[in-house]
Amino acid sequence: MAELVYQQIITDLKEKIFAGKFPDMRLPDERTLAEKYNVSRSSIKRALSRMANDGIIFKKRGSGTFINPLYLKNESVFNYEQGSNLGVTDNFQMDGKKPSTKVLSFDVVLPSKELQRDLFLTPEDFVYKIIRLRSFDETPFMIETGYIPIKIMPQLTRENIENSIFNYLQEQYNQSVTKSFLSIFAEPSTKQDQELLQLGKNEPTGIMEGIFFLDNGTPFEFSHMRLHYKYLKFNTFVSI
Amino acid sequence: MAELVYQQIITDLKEKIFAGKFPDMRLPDERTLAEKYNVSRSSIKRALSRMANDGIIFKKRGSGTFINPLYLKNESVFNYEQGSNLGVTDNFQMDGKKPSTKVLSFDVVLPSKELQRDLFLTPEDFVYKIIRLRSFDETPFMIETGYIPIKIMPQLTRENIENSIFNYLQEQYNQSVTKSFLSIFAEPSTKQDQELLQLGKNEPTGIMEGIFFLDNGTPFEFSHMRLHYKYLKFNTFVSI
DNA sequence: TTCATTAATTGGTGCGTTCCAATAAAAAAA
DNA sequence: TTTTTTTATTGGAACGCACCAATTAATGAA
Repeated sequence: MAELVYQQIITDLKEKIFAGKFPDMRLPDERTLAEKYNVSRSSIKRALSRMANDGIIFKKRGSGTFINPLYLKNESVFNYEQGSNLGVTDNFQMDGKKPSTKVLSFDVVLPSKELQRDLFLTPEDFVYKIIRLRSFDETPFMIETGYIPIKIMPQLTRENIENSIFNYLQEQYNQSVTKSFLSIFAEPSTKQDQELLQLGKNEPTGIMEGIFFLDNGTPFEFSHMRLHYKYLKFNTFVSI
Repeated sequence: MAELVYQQIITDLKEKIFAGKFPDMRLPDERTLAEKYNVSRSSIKRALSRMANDGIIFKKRGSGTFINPLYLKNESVFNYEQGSNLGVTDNFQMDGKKPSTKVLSFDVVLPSKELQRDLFLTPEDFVYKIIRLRSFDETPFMIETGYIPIKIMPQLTRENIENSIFNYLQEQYNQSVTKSFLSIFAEPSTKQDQELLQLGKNEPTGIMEGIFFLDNGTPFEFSHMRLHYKYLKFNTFVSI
């Protein structure tokens, strides 16, 4: 595999952290680590930076590098945070329950002003409008409305969108979606929400909407996702 | 001020991006930038990495560095994302409306099992339990329940918590809170929510809860925040 | 003992170099 | 023309060095 050096170090440090090899909740200093691993301090710094970014450790100049106690006790949450949040159904694995998708509608329309802005379109650029209902084992949990410029995927068919669009994008165009700008909020459920998501009248709808980007920065899709409130729990590590 | 080199470059590039100096939505390559700014490629890389992390640009190896079109059209959202999300009232500036805080209760209690885990306490470590109602110009928008170990702030008084605890922490102990692990979700509003936040029966409560850390990684506070749903909009840039 | 000063520790910044891997453009072959 | 191969471009990884800045520990003065 020829693993990257800093990646190896991250993996090894994570293991050691979990094995309790640092009982004082503190990592050796960077220079010592460089010696121990027989790598340059730069590589250590890169590894530690990534880990700090993921919230696994805290670095404090002049003082040292410390382990986030939460990471020790709560690995699952961190794993969730790292690998997920994007694509939702594609990444969700709900206790082995089978995800399924039902296409509610599939049209080609002209973009609204807002959509033109978000996806960088001219008023004449047609977009697919795709509404899908997603379920786990017959339990619907999300209504997803997606808008994709047809110029990006001219050949999209109804069959394609019954599975993962991201997978189709990967296979057909060898491109992937790795970034998105999301807003998370909630609203009272509408009648349609209540019917499709099996919600009570005073139960809310969780909303996650935003723009998904291709690797080169091209806005690929605007997505508006209405979730059963019990299925929307967004975990994030915030630094300021 | 003796600004940092990479920080200067970030500032300058941002300006140029907004001034439309890169009409092809593409930055010069790293080596050229290094020449232009008369700095090393390493410094350019550092600057670009930060910007990519903030979602301002996209880097693609072999291809180049591209401007996030959303950043151009929507700076406000990005600024919100960068400087906020933490501390809420401390950073919120709601159209010049004055924020205020009302202390609903202030007790010292023993921590629950869950709290012991989250804040790394023994069953005998007492914690402050602080419930506050926060408003903008007489309009309440958040009920905040916070738990802080007394061993971290032995001298906390009711007066202190009527303003910002984070400010008090800064002034008294010269420590700051720059990281947090948060969960965002929603629930139907309780009777108490409806009363305090002036919510209708079928209007939901937005919930933001999690742990705030000191710079050295010490868990400082567990906070459970119940917001009027219209005030909870969490923007985030996600990479996988 | 207490407080101020000094020294050692530790992560941050910046420069420079070498090589690699993914992509895109150009050239060659079919 | 179309496809394949080669070449150039571009960001990524890794190494190493020198110095800076915040913190902590050790030392000395009051």
